[in-house]
Amino acid sequence: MSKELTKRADDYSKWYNDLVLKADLADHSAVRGCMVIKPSGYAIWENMQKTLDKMFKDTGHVNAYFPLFIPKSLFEAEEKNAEGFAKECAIVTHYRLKTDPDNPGKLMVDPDAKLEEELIVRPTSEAIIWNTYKGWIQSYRDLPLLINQWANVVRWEMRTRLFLRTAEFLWQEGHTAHATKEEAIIETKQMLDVYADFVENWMAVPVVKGVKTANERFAGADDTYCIEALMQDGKALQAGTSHFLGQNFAKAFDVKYVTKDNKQEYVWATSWGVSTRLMGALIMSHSDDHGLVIPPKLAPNQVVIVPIYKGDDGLARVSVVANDIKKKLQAKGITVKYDDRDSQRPGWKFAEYELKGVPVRIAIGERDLANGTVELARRDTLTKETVSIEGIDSLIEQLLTDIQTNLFERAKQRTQQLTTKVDSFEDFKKVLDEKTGFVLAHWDGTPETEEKIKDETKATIRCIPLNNEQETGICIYSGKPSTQRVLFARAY
RNA sequence: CGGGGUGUAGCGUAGCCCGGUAUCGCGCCACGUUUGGGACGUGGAGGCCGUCAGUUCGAAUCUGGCCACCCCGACCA
Repeated sequence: MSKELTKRADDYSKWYNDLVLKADLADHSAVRGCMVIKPSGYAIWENMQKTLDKMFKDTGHVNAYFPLFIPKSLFEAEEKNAEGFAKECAIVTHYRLKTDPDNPGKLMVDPDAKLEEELIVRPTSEAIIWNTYKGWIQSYRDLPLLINQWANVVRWEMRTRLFLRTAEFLWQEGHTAHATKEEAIIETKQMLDVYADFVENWMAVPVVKGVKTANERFAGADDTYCIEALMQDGKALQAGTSHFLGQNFAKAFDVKYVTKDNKQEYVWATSWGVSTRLMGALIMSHSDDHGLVIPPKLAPNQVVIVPIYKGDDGLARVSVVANDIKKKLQAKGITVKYDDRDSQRPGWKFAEYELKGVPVRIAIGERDLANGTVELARRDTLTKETVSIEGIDSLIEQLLTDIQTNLFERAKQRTQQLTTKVDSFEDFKKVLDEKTGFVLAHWDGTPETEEKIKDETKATIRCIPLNNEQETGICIYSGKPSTQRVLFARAY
């Protein structure tokens, strides 16, 4: 198989696609817009899940599972939510097939098996969950209700891209219910912090935390908080969202609780989610023209050992040392693969593990056996050095930490370098076209202006950063007064 | 969903204008030599040419429908 990757500079989008396919992360499937996540890709997703799941549990949440199907009558209960997702829903209308009398061997939908009520394949689960919560919540003693589910959802997108936008995708969605508005807002922000912590400290992708404008808000939310990351090509990617849902769903599904002083009150809600889109963010943030670069904390294999030898005896001699190193590293909790396959040569393996993004590679040959050394190569910098076997476990433990830090710092510098303040619409357009990246500019706060800027430049307000610096200025588009800069970018 | 492009072995391709069942490279299998950055030799296997229909004695090649993918829009996590 040709492993030639398209260069980022030649065609970034083609590079991304090539990389996903060639690093064996995912593949297109027989279903339009739906991908097959292959073992190499799924292993990274599993590591993400494992880490996030622990973070959710550490903040008091528990997992549950709700149905894939939502009866249409429930789906439409919260009007804004229903309206927002209506255009991209898959709908089940029948429950049976039959053999087609006109086409032997073919099946047809049995017209007699039409459902009384259509079922919507969930694009998000607020409706079915809030309908369920109604039966679970009676008293303030039942609150807060802190539930997460790992699930698949379907959004019938016009145009799809592996991981970034697929018709079916995997995600987690947290759905919580609270007695007070304040508590729900604290929860919303807490989960945003959890996401930011995960994306920055595990994925090594720096993010801007902020709040969405009304235009960009989740359908059915009072406020949508988000984390926005900048990819290598200067386009923004929404990496996670946390919604304060107010009492919208409580009212739509009539979920009330009795307070201590025996009054009926609607509960306050949040929902929050991250999806397999994070895989896209991970890939686009760190990878290079040689292939994938996986941050050590999420790498299914943190270290690979490649033996270099002549003949069976040679392999046996190298293997003694390699297995010893493997054991020492495993004792430190490091995941190690010793690739002693005789079917591929060392050079082939080097290239292969670079393509697959393994953070650290150790090569051991005769020369090393004589000197008590190994060759150590790091994926992030593509540098190699010869080091003593003595104390290699501690050295690699430190190296993995260094790589993790380096990847984050590198991405952070890039993001800072690609963040520009502008004060005129001319500069705004110029920066978007020539420099790309985040653009901080004054905005008059109206949806109309936001919409016009989007129409003319394809840039959207990614968020109003949290703890945003307040400064007086004038809107770059309308010239009206403004109190702060907001974060614009062209986005995925 | 609109505009443009592509579809030939696992991957990348030649052939298509001027109809006669297919070229080359990589990969794959066997054996041997090799092994410190994608090895080499010899032999071999693998294709109803995206799919369905039409024209024709005969279709990868001509015509039409459909499907998938890529690029640009609209929509979106």
